[in-house]
Amino acid sequence: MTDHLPDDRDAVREALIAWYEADHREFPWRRTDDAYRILVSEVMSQQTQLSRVEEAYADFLDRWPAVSDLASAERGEVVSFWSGHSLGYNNRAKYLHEAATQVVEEYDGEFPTDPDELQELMGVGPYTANAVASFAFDNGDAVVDTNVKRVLHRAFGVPDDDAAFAEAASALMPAGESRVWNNAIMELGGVACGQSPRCDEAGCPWRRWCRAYETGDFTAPDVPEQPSFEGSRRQFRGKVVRALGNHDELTLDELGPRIRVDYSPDGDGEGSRTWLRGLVDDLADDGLVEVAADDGGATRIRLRA
DNA sequence: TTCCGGCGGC
DNA sequence: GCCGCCGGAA
Repeated sequence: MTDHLPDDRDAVREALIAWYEADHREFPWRRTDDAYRILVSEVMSQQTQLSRVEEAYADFLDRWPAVSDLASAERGEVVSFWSGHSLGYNNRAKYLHEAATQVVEEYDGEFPTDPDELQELMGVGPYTANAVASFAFDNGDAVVDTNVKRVLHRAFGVPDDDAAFAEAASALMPAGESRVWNNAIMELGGVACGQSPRCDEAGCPWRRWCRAYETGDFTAPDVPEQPSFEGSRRQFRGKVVRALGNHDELTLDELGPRIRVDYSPDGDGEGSRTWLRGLVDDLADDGLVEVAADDGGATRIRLRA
């Protein structure tokens, strides 16, 4: 059932890891292998944008630097810290405190290293257990979250099915390298292959294998079929210019999917070829782009020199 | 009785 | 993403 993956899996693996190691966002929790710290970051990340998490994470660890500190805190203190930092869902603070107590009382202060045991901790389900095992102990399996699903679906056509995603993700991960691998593939989903893809801008390492990059079909499980009022015309004009900056020349139908994920040549409404043509014509009138040859969908557009 | 999948609340 | 609850299956 791993027939979606390319033949040369090692090349795919190496390309991603090299891309990640060359450059990636530096989060404080990526610079530690302390299971307690990893757990705190994971619990916080499940509900808040990463930018807000950074501050709360630092303050939290400042106040309770080790799992034993958290375990001996009053539950009320932890909960009020949580709301004080607008982290929402106060139950999570309760669970985190309870998990710390479990580690101290049932595991003698040492986090278990296996995902199955980690799952015994309050508030820790399959996802979080695997994340902690990976990032703290390099002892996990492939993470499957919405980022990973989106990437696998687009790049290799893995069907929108939980079992298929789990199997493909696991088959692709280099054995015993869950720490770097999970960081890398989630970085890919966050930086290059988000809901609106940035393949060229982010230098996606998988372009040569990527089915979506080839076909222009960037649909994904978490991408709404018809995005609500997402972009202004002005925003789309910017995207056209940026896309043309990365390719000498594009046809309307090659350009479309790079501008908006719901592009479809048909019809004449928002996101249609007609709509895109109007956008391009305006840019041409402004002297920003030029129409190299006019041939319907194969109309070729380039940046004006 | 226990286990599992689905669903809603947090 | 996790928990808790529910109904149906074993």
